[in-house]
Amino acid sequence: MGWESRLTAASADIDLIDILWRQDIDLGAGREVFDYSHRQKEQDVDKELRDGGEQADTWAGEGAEALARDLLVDGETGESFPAQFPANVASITEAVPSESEPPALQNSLLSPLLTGTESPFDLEQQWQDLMSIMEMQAMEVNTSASEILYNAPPGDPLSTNYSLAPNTPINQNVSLHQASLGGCSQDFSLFSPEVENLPVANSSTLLPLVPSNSTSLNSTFSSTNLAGLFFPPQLNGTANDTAGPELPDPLGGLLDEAMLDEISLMDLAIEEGFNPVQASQLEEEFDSDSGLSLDSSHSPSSLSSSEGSSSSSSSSSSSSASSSASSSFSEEGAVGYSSDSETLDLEEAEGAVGYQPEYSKFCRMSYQDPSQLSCLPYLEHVGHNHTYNMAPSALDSADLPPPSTLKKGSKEKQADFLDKQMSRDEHRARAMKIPFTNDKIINLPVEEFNELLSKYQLSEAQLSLIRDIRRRGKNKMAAQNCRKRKLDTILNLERDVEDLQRDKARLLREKVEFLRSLRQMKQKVQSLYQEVFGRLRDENGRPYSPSQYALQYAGDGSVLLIPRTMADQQARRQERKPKDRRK
DNA sequence: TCACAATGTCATTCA
DNA sequence: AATGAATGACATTGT
Repeated sequence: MGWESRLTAASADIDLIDILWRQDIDLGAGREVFDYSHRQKEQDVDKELRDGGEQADTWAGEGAEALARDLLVDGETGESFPAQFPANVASITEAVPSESEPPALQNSLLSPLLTGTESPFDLEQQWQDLMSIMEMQAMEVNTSASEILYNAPPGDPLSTNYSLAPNTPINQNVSLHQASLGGCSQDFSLFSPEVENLPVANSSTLLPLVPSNSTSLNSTFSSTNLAGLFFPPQLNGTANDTAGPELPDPLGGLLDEAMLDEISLMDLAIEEGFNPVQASQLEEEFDSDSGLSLDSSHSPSSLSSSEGSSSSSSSSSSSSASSSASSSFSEEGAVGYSSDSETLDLEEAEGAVGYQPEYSKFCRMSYQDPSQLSCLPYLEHVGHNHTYNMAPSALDSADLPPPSTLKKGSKEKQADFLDKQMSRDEHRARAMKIPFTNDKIINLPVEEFNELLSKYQLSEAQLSLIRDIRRRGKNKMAAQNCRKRKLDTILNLERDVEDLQRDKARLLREKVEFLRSLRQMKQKVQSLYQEVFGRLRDENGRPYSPSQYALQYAGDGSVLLIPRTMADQQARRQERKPKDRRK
């Protein structure tokens, strides 16, 4: 699927690309000529198409029907294209007569696809579409050649009437100025809107277009590799011999190697499905201005964890916070720490916090059930106590009388271990003989907490400690949540960066595809130019020298044949304009 | 012993 | 005003 689908989504201009590609097929240039790697797969199919087209050989022959078929169905995508070529093909073609059958050749002038007399194609429409696309490029590519070619002023209504004065024969519009050549190898001075502003005095020098007697369009294009045709070579004087020196592609600057490399890398990243972060890192080798550097150790795993965290309301460490107790405390009776159903309440209370990302990967504050903990030797080395996070079952087991089967040594060890598990506040509470768990102190709602305090006769020191424990305990959970939030924010930002990099890669790819299409369009314009120019004849029936004359396109849709020198002047003028505008 | 990460604590702000 | 959440800064702890 790839690029083709994107192209079709783009615009009617892109449809035109395929329409013109059809012409390429008929012209003997397979689409793969422009396709590079993307289209090589379709070579065979294209070949078949092309072969079929060449068998037909004469455009006018199986013309209309085969043409309609080709036009309506894209051989590559199966897409259908509207055969929407307005009928007013007339004007320019009338000025380009043919030796054999003048009426038919009017249509055949521009393209084999235009042959059939019943062909609905509108030559002018094609020119118009071509020009509008190329004007887009002209905004980017500022080469003299392209500027000459596209010097329709910005905002020039390319979409407006480009018809070559339907009621006016082209030989009224195509003006042949006195030949006074300047070297103009790169001049592609077709279609300058300024031509229409030429002094009327020049009209005296206009030469009438005379029907050609010589050209064979088939021989001109049948086997030409259009890739080499871009930008008009000097036409060699005869319409039959249109092959000229290849000229530099002004698009080259847009498709420089770095960009293509970057794009291909991103293609790798996205289409081959390898780690987008790796892709982004690769890309950063090109994109040093991004200032972003993602750690490859993140994502996708870290990503998934963050995503899960944002929605889950599960077992955050703080939710499992409960008073830790050791068997040694249970002996203290009232001071004893009991794990009770309150831990459940705590979990609910924690749930109200509304922020329980699964963050254990990053914050190891969530202790497992001590029964499991005993099975995890490495956890036994955890000396410091984060008792708020201890699971209730840990407390249960701690409160239970030690099994009689346990030896005293191991009992002491366990007590020692659990003692170490206590937080400082728990030690303080124990020292101050606080008669309820830190868990309750911290997590009870204010009312219940006050109730609880009122149940006991507590000294001022005890009350103060209890308040501190509550404050610190709450703050501890808040800090944990805060850190979790921070981590989540970071992860989300990383994901956003990846998304944006994906988008960037996609846009770059699309850009390349459009540029490719644009290049094809230019090649086709060049072909059309040569075709038209090669068919022009002066009053003596001789072809015009491409070194002395050039076609220019006027804003009103007319096509003028003017001397090269004039075209050069206008080209220079057009070159200056955009630069001035930039200042 | 040092660096570092994880966690706890304090002070403060804000709702 | 009381309460608690949020958070920056610093302290403590463990590796």
